[in-house]
Amino acid sequence: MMTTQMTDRRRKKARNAAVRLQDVAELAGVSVKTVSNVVRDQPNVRDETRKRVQRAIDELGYVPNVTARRLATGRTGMVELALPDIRAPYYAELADRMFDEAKKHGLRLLIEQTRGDLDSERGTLVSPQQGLVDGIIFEPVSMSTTQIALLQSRTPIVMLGDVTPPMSVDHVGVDNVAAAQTATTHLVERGCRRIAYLSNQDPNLINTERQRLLGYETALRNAGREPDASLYVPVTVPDADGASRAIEDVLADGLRFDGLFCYNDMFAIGALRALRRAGLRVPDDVAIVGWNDILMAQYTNPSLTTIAPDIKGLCENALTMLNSRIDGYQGIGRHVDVDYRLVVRESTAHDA
Amino acid sequence: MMTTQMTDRRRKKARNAAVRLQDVAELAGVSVKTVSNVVRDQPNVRDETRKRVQRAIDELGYVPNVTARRLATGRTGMVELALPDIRAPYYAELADRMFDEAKKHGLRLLIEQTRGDLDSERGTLVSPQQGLVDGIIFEPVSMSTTQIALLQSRTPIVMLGDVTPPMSVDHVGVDNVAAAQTATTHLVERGCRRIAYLSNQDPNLINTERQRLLGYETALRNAGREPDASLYVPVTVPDADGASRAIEDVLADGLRFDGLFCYNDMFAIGALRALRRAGLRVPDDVAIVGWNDILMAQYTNPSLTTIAPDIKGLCENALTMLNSRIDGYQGIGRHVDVDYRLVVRESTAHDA
DNA sequence: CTGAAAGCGCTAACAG
DNA sequence: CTGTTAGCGCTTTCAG
Repeated sequence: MMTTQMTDRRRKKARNAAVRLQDVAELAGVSVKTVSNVVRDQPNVRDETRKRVQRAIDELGYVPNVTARRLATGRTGMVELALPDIRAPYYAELADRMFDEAKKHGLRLLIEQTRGDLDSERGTLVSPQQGLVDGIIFEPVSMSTTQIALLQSRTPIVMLGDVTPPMSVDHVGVDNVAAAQTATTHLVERGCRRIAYLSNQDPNLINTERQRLLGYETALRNAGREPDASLYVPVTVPDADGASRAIEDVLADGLRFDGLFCYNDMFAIGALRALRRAGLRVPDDVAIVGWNDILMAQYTNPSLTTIAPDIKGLCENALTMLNSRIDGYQGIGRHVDVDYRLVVRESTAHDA
Repeated sequence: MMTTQMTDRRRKKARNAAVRLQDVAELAGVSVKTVSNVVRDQPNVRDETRKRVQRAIDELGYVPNVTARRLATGRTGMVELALPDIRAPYYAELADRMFDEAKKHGLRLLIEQTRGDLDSERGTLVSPQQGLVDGIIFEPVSMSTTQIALLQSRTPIVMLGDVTPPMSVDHVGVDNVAAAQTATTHLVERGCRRIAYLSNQDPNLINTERQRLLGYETALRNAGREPDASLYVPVTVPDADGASRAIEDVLADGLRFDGLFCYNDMFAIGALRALRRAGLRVPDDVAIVGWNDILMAQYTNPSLTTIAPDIKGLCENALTMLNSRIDGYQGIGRHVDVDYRLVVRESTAHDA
């Protein structure tokens, strides 16, 4: 009998087949249940038994089969982070933090790129392959919270960034109005007279966008100035290149400004290039403020003054909220604003 | 009888429980097997039956349970991309391409950050949680191919970048020697007299490193110059900041050079900052060549001349090779070199 | 404290 | 062309 078992295990090893809970149980002379208890560090196992089982585990090199465990528990232990484009430094840095945070929560993170268009954003939410992940952390670009709330699926969701009314879905972000105000005020105080705002095409579609615009305008009004619509510079393709072109275009059209508040650092980097090509100096001719404080913001020439959201806090909160939903919390949507600060660098330095 | 089934389904819906293959089978009045066949688009189903089943599927909103399928087939449909740090633009861009390529192969990509240290690189390979992924694409930084070959686990692996002898494991990369030679020769032809090489600390540890150094030296020799060890500038912490500091240090020590070949674009970006702070102009005082052609290389000031590897080709080859291993291919290690080209930008422009 | 047995939802022979 | 049945490897009552 014993011989037969040994042979079985040998054959397995030869075939390179995985060692199962049962193989360990047989070697240790206990039931599967006991081995399972040992593996999962559950109580109710005599110390001596535990040791014996552990030896068997080591000898056989047993590793639990995640898939089987999932089928039995109904949990995948994976959460999805849906973001537009991992190549955008901010998202890469966000993902990096989220990886760490997920690990702390005993979860594995799956990145899904939405490309920022409506259809694939919807697709991500509508069919999160049945049971592939336990929950989703979602950074929307094109979808409004309202739309998202409508197609609430079985899978728990936490939203990043946005903060608009239908509060049925959890989300965590920064106070966009306040931060945009801080950024703009910084330009005002630095002495900029004409402050342009470089941002996405249609502020009515995206809520985040609308809020930052509001902050920008509020700051101007507080300084006793009336916002000037001609100073609103829309970017068609939301990357550095699109921003660069947008600035080139308005400069060619004769627009003049000495301060520029950018929707994000990549826009700022694009603007930097366009201004340089136009022979304008930063910060002497135009002072610039970005948003996100991506790593690269320290390496641009000149380095970039920017709004730095507390990404770590963002991730911690998102994962904590998501976890509670996964654990069955059914309450109404919760909303958290994390800190931010203004990091001042060369792009808004005072004239030497 | 029929009534009981309906009730069951209703109850399920109420409990928000998932619809199973069997539920569909009952509604359609066929066996599970047939439904399974329809779901997986297998032949051997009469057209009429297929339609009936499809209706049932739609009505119930059935979605296959990936986990159960996995357990039954032994395939997860996921592959892991293990890289040092997703925040490094090159890796983010690589991941982006790999996501697309994986999708084409019907696979889902899981990112794993190794942080580039030996222990966690080993950890990634040694215990790829039993059955989490079908295969691994691995971009090593600290581990040598030899070490990797030794701990070959049950999970198929394809290596990225490196190209060293123990050819038992598949890998795909670029011809580092040739590309480094191209880069260096470009600096020589531009008229640089003293060309420094900014690279990782210990070229003996990392093979890629060694090869690029070889290419650099070969180019110099071909130009009739003897490589000068003092022009080898080692970077301790492998990021832009580390590179920046390394350049600052050697400049402070009085090292002078008019050409700089960098291990990667982030090093080049760090160097750019250090040179700027030292009051040296690029390319007038120092011409620079980077490696990878990250998106940002177009936005630095000045923009960066760099070696652009064919990342798409890299991803395609890696996934194809991995897939064949997953499908059971047992042959010896295969090696593919993908194309590269030199992209010339401002950092090596000729003096105006 | 430990064991036996019944699933989790799907696939894969093997019959028919 | 379709149905039956036995797993995949683990967790989990429920007994003992």
